[in-house]
Amino acid sequence: MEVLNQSTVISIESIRVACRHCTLSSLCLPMGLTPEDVERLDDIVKRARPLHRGDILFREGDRFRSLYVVKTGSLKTFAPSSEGGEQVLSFHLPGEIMGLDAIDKGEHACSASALETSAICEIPFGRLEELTAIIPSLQHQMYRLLSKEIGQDTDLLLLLGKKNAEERLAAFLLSFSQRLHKRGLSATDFHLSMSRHEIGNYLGLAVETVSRLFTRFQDDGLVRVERKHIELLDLQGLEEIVGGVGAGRRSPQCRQHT
Amino acid sequence: MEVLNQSTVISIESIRVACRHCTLSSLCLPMGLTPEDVERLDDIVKRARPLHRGDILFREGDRFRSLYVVKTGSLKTFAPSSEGGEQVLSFHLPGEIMGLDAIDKGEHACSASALETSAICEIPFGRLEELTAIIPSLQHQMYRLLSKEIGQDTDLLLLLGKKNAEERLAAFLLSFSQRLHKRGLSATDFHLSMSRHEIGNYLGLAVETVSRLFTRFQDDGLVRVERKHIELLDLQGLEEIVGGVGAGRRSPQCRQHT
DNA sequence: ATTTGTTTTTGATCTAGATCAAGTGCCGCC
DNA sequence: GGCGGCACTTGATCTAGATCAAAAACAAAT
Repeated sequence: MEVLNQSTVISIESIRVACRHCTLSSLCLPMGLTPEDVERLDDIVKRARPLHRGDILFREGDRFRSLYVVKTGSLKTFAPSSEGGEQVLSFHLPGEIMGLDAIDKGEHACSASALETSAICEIPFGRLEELTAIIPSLQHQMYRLLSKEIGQDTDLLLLLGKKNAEERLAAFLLSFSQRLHKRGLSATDFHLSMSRHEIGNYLGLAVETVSRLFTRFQDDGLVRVERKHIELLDLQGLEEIVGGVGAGRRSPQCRQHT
Repeated sequence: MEVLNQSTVISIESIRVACRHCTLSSLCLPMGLTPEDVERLDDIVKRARPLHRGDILFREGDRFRSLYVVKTGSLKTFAPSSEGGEQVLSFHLPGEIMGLDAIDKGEHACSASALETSAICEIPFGRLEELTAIIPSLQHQMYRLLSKEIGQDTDLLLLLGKKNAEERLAAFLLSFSQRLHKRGLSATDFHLSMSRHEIGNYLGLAVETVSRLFTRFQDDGLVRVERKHIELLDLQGLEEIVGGVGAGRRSPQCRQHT
């Protein structure tokens, strides 16, 4: 079985635990709510939905009813691209919300599947909307969340539009590192729950390129890679790569349409 | 002077016109509101802000105060990428809202500049939030708008991650065509207010590639191009290109990391 | 332990599209 | 109305990264 990021044991207790005791509340919807309001939010949240690797949370085309928050584990969302291929759109870590893109059309525009054993909170959107109408700070929180999602997409857009393979992978690793760190986990030593193939797909690169880059980063002393276990040895070095400034390494190349 | 898409004359009258008389109301925030609610929305909207080509509506880093809706004309948003370059993030046509990505951080994450003479409606976000709390259908509309923006970003992500140059430009032209059509303009005969350079930047292609593709599309009888004036001659042909299926043309190529 | 299938790595080639280099045409401007 | 500059086009070359091919490392099942 898989070594989970958080805890291999998902007890009944931890599933029953309410929003106000959730270690993720500072990243999630309850952020900034009064204890009473958290209680109200808690009332509409459905818990206990353990998924296993490969399980589908929702499918493209499914009627949209709920938003989902990752409690433990991780998931990916993906949409079919032309010719049967699929594009990985995002990876979701604990505290992150899925399904926001479905509000508009009333049906899910992408599918979500678990990358490892994962626990999910389900939030019926209709109920949430009623709640946001009477809890201004929750409404504000929702707007922020939606807006944040747009910002993240923008970042990825910039990545795919303007950065080369090296910069993309470095950015990916750093982003992962930061997100884990916010969740109280190590920023420099972690487990990638997705395959090289999924990373490549997400970054718009071929599997082989991803693999070669991992090797190169390791040779350069930037990371230590052992299958899915990653250790970031030189955060600054990675940041320099992302910055586009080759800094320590080559430079007269890789400019793109200015 | 430029030939505008809508009207070269922006009279005082047209600026004073309220949301309820606006031809764009079906695309904009008032969608689905009662006349009374439209009135209330109208009260908080500031109008009369004619911009000219190159004028900046807001800058990256500016404190976020308002959302902006294009009334006439068009704008682009862009963010600086590493090494001084900039990435064009989106083009905005009448009825489209700008600034949604700034809600989260409280400051604009990108800049917006006018591609031609344009009129803008400004909607102070604080006031709007108050209003959405008491008008459920407006709240819902806001959620939908934010969600839609996420969906659009996703589409562009798919474009940049999975499609080749030909597919990208075809998708761009068709998307433009559809958006203009929704606004009551011709779907097959229009004026591109942005430069080849900006198109290339948006699509992640070099100017030269864009130019060559226009030429090729024209040679293939798909479009007629005369500087910024575009005529789509074969919508289906363009759709086939986007679909990834070369259909009428070549085929054993262009697969990417499945 | 052996088999079977999957994921990852490594090497060799190929190509779409970037980059470099010249025009060419358009438009505003004094 | 001729000059200067910028947007666009066209052609020639170069290269990052895809694709092809194959071996190596694992993992799950028998």
